[in-house]
Amino acid sequence: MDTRTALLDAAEQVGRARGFDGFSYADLATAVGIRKASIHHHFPTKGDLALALVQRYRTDLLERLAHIEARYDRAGDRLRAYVQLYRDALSQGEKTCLCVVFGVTPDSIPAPVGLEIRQFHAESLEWLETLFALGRDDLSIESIGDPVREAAACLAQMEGGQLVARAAKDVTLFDDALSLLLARIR
Amino acid sequence: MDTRTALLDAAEQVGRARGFDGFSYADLATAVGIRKASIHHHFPTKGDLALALVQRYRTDLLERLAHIEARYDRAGDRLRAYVQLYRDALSQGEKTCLCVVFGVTPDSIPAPVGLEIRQFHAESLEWLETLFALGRDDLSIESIGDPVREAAACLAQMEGGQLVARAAKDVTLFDDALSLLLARIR
DNA sequence: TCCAAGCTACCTACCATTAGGTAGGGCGTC
DNA sequence: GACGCCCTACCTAATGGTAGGTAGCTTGGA
Repeated sequence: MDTRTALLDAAEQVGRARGFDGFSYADLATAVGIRKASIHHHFPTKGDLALALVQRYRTDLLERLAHIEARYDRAGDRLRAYVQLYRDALSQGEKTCLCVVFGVTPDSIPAPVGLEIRQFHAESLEWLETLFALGRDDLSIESIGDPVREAAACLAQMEGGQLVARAAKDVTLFDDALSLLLARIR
Repeated sequence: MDTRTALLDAAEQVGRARGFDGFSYADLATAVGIRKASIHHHFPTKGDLALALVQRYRTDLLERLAHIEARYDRAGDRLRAYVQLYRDALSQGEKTCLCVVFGVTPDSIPAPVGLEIRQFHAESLEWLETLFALGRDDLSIESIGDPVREAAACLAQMEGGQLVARAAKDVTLFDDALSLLLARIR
């Protein structure tokens, strides 16, 4: 098994649970089974690791979004799948989206990582815009306003829903926050 | 000037900007102008400090909510004031609500602090529920669904809007996320 | 075909710095 | 004289990171 990948996996788990300042190379070392110093061979600094982490996360999301588009034609179905993506990421309230937990404290993370997170948000917004534009045409989502604002509201609701659910470690709070949006699907 | 209050003020500033793991007693010492060890006289542990911080934050919010209720009779006006509260808290994208930044990483904060944050969310939801219930009666907000779900969606939108805006250090992202909600006010 | 050079992946040992926290003393004010 | 408030001096553990070395490939050339 690829050590580099194992390190990224471990970092993603603990990073999404405790934030950038919440895990150390020592944590990853014990998780993966190599010595602390050896991690520097794969990722010279913690910033390098975080950057690789967010980049992988972003690429992975784009793939999932493409997969949703390929599988569902109607905007309503795509929205439902998108919400489910965020719900699954919560894993029973034990983690949040990596870009949520890293995004709250942009002053605590290296600048390139922050850039990558903004990119993540921009891409998400773009994808949601086209989704709502489609929904207005195929009538699969009720009473759609301006797609740009609709996308911004949707993303905020998604990340905010994760936040409240994570604080309480209770997924049903996420469901509550998203139920009205999902109810608009025809 | 009260040193204890000065410490709480300093901790709130840096805590809201960098999270619980993002500031140290050394930071507060230089900010307030006393020695690091002296802080322990006021707050024996960092957990004690964080608890006092969130408690003060929560009490302060309750006062502000009461103030809004006293000042505005219509639900729409109250909602506008509530959104403005969160917008102001962003301070040009340099900080977020304390309970947002502490709430994302419940595993990194002492348990009593987490409890306090859940309380904060519960009170916010309760207040919003009565707001939306009122809005359904006085018709000052358009097309209101179930007040409980409406409140959950609103809180998520608020905190998520802060999050996205904070990550990009750009308040207009908050405005985008909230514009559709505000547009429903009659 | 052999062998040296170089690379990958890991190790031990160590570094300076910082973390939160403690012990005990000084000093001014009720 | 007790107490509130702050100090110096110190502690242990942990932080991210470095130095230097080693075992085991792989590669290139005579």
